[in-house]
Amino acid sequence: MAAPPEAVVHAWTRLERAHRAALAAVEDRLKAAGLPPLAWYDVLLELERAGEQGLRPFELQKAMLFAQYNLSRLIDRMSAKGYVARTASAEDGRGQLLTITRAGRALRRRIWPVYGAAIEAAVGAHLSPAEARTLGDLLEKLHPPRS
Amino acid sequence: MAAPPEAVVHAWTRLERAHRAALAAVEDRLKAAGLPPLAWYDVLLELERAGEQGLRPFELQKAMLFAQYNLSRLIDRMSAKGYVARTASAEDGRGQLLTITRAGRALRRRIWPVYGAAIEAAVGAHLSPAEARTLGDLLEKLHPPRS
DNA sequence: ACCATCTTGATGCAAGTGCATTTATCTATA
DNA sequence: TATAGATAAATGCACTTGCATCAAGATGGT
Repeated sequence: MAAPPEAVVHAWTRLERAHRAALAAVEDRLKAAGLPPLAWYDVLLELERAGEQGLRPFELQKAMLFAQYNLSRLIDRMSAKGYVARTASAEDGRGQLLTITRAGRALRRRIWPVYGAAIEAAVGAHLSPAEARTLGDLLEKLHPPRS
Repeated sequence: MAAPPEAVVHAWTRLERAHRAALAAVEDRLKAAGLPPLAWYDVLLELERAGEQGLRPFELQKAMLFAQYNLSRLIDRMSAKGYVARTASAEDGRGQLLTITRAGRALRRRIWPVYGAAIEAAVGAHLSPAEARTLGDLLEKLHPPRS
């Protein structure tokens, strides 16, 4: 049933490998710098972009493609450290609003130099600018923003 | 320090998303079919390719980019189920040789149709043949086979 | 208003992962 | 041939993830 063409299998296996290698390299650098895991950065970035009004957990969940229970506990940890604030949602009695704190913004700024350098080393260093652009565009087709 | 160009950051974030989405979709299908996780397939495939003489755990580790302790325990589980055989290495008193069993080969054959269809759905369906080829080649540059 | 159904978010428990360390064996150099 | 150092693999313990389920609040039809 639907045995995929060889080029597709090749793309998939390379996607796995490239991602695994790059992610491990990035996480290693963060750890070496005494910084929290990547997921923390993603949360901080999304919340910072959301600004004053914050984000509902389920929105963050969709933005990050994170499992509900994982996000719930990630937010536990991050708010315990004071990087994220949970407040009850005004419109929805079930829900909450997550906002980034001052400490959260500071943490994100502290992570970025290390993270950015790691991205450059793991991705940028291997590709020409045109290749990087093409790669990004092709990957975007695999999971289009608004689908 | 070394803030990467925008195209590089874009490629990285898309790599993360595309991989996360595709992987989740593939794992979901395996689970729905009552099959073990993807990593099992990778082990079975590598061992089947290695043939009679098998593979040393550390070789498998490099092939799969899997952490040593994780592989050690993954092999525990797989050999407990009879899909992989562990035997002491003849040349190296510390080491072992892993080989796939008949049941292991059967499992791999049983997984492939589901896995192949999932790859097609997650990757093939979104790309032309030429795009798939280009994507695979670009990803290969991120983690060249023999580096 | 009522009830069935859906959505949001949390949580108990089992399974997997990461970290540090350990044991055993191999290798190289003096 | 000793012996210091490297490599192969396992393991105890803490943390994270996955799974299933739950409780509380929203929603829509009657």
